[in-house]
Amino acid sequence: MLIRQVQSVDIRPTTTAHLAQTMSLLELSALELQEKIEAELSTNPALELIEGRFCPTCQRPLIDTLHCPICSRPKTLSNEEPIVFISPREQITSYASWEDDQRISFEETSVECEELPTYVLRQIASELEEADREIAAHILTSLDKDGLLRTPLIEIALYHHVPLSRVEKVQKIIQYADPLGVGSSDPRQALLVQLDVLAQTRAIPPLAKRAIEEGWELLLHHQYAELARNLGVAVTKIKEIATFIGKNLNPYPARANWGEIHQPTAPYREAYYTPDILISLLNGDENAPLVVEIVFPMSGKLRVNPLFREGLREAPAEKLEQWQTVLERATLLVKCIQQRNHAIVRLMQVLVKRQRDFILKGDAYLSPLTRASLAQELEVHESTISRAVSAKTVQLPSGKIIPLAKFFDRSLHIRTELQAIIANESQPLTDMELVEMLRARGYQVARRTVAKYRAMEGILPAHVRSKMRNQKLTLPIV
DNA sequence: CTATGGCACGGATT
DNA sequence: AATCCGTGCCATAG
Repeated sequence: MLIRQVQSVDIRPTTTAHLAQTMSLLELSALELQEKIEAELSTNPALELIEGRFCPTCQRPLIDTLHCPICSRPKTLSNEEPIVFISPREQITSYASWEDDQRISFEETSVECEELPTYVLRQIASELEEADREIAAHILTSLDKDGLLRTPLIEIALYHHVPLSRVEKVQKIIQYADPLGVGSSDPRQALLVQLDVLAQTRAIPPLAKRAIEEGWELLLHHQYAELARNLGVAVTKIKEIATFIGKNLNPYPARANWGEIHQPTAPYREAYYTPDILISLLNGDENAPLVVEIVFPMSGKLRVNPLFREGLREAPAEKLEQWQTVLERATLLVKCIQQRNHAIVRLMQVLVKRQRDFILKGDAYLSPLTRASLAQELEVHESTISRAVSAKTVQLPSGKIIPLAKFFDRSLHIRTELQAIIANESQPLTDMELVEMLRARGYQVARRTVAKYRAMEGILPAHVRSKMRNQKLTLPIV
């Protein structure tokens, strides 16, 4: 029988309400936490936000400590030992929620975003007739921050006294400029444009287009079974399509790209997402310890207002009970936030240490790790890890933003190996041959599994690949 | 006959 | 308890 150990630094487990709230805070992303705290601050008079401290040496905002963990790190710190700490930032303002597991927060940098219209206009200027420029300009300046056009086309047509078809024509030209899909009237249109362009350079799931066209609503709500029935295909097919879309397409053209498809870097793309956790290398040195900043969405320090506590003594009898509950609520929130932070710090400490190679060198070096094993090591419940990991994103030293859950991907390293093999194959290898290749490299998987991995990565079966190859060879001649 | 995809089962994971 | 994942078996397309 195991005795639940109370961590030395930790706050004693108290009421069930306390535990429940810590749990619910744990699964919030930085942005959701910000919303929560802001809501609480504006309704609860016992809470206050006081000015935070700054590190005397590097001016980094601090929470609770006197010196920042980077400046005060021990000289003897080994390279493997990461520096993990809470990093207050308050600039987070809005967020995107496309796929549930790809939730990200967005730091608004208006200067760079304003460049989008001119950036696009420059690209398409040559394709436009003189008279259409005004329309294009109208569309481009009406874009919202996602790069979508929320103004009805008809409105623009009326304004310029031109037929609707002409506005549509201009919109089409804009949509095919970089970033692909910009100026679409809704995310769905944007996806279709991207799909169309993508189809010219690589293989795409055959039903993807129909799925988006006919099953948009269902797709959004993850009702894959229903969609599968409507299209008359297997549910797994639909799921493949859904992951393909989530991975390769971007319903909000103006937002930075996910995944591997990187269009030429445009100036406005430098606008970046603020993830929940930032990982960087100390001084950019390959061999230095990793610096892990856990974003906390407030720059100051949140605490219970001491004046409120004092005022409670002179509270009128009829208000006393109400004020007390308000105070309790505030104390609870502060405590829970501390616990949340503490839990995430502990989690990242271990996680980053384990996956250092993955963080620095990429997908192929991800070592398979389960939430359960980590939970055991940290002596917390598995669900605690699950909650902490879900709905959070990490920015790697490379600048890529990935879901934290990717750290627990069981087959990623094999899939990247598979991609490498196929990329270097001299002739299309069958699944069975791929199994052999993988086994030679130390990965033992069944033939059927290779097929699944291929599908996951959007790689077509061998016989189709050979056809594609022939086409490519004959194309220039034709 | 061979290479793949579909379905379903069981064990692991969440 | 629900979901995900790797696999085996079988049907089917080429």
